[in-house]
Amino acid sequence: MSSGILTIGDLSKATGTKVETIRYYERIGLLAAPDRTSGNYRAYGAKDLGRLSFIRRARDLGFGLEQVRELLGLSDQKQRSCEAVDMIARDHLAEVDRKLTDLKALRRELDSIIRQCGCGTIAECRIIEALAPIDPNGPVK
Amino acid sequence: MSSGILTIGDLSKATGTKVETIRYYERIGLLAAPDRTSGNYRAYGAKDLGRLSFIRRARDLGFGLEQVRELLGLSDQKQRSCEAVDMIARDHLAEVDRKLTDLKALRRELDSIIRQCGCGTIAECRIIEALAPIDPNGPVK
DNA sequence: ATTGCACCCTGTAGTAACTATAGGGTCAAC
DNA sequence: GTTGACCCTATAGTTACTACAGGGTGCAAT
Repeated sequence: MSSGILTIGDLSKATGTKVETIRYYERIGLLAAPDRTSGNYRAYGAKDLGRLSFIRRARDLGFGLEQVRELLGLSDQKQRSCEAVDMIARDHLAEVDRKLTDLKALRRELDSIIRQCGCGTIAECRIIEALAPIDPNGPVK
Repeated sequence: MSSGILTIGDLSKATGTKVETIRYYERIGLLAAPDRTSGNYRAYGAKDLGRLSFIRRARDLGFGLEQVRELLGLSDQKQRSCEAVDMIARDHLAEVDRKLTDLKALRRELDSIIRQCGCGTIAECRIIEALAPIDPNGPVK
């Protein structure tokens, strides 16, 4: 490939994004379909690489694809207030915090159950017991 | 419905699992297909409710469906050592810990970026800047 | 020129765990 | 009989990828 032209593999290596994922992003409109070589290979430019880098970074920070799309749209509007960007980021941070809270609660309970496991037979397994329905008529059947 | 027979809606309400999800569990073999009423309604019994409760609790603790399937299989083997159960639970706890670590790192970085946002225009937005590609030729274009 | 291998292409389906919808039947209270 | 809640099957969608299958291209080594 000649100077300035990048293949999909080049972009993949440069950003740590799989080739298939890059094609996926093109399909859903996150990336523009580039010109093609005579061999029908995608011919990307530096701007495409830049845009994919943005997407990769945002994804790594946990932003959903629609949020990434919005951020990309906003990033082109230089004179506009960045209030909307701030909002997207804060909403996302709040969501991350919710997930953290849930996961911590889950971990606490799971850890507690595991610690109680004396590990004899299934009949006396505290883990199974914790999951099994409470039987009002006696031991778990 | 007569005594002892439970509808899918009964199970749904008793376990907080959606009707559609219960049908899904039947389809993938986690729940046995019950007898039907003359009106073709599913006719569940107490054992079915118990099994669904187990599934629900395990799911709430974050176990994947295949892990739930294994746990269910093990729970029937009373005389067997609960070592396998212990293993599944510990593997899962390790996975939860990995997720927690990743999520915490993500949160730290996201929080840091947000705090730097002075919120003027997009051109000077620290969030967008953090996502944008590094331009060796000068300011982000 | 030929070969071999890494890479590229499109199209399609699968992953995990649900969830929603369309269109139609059942049941029980009124 | 009517009505509204519930039930049924079939199919497709959600999110963000990921994995083929089958075939074409490019380039270095021979």
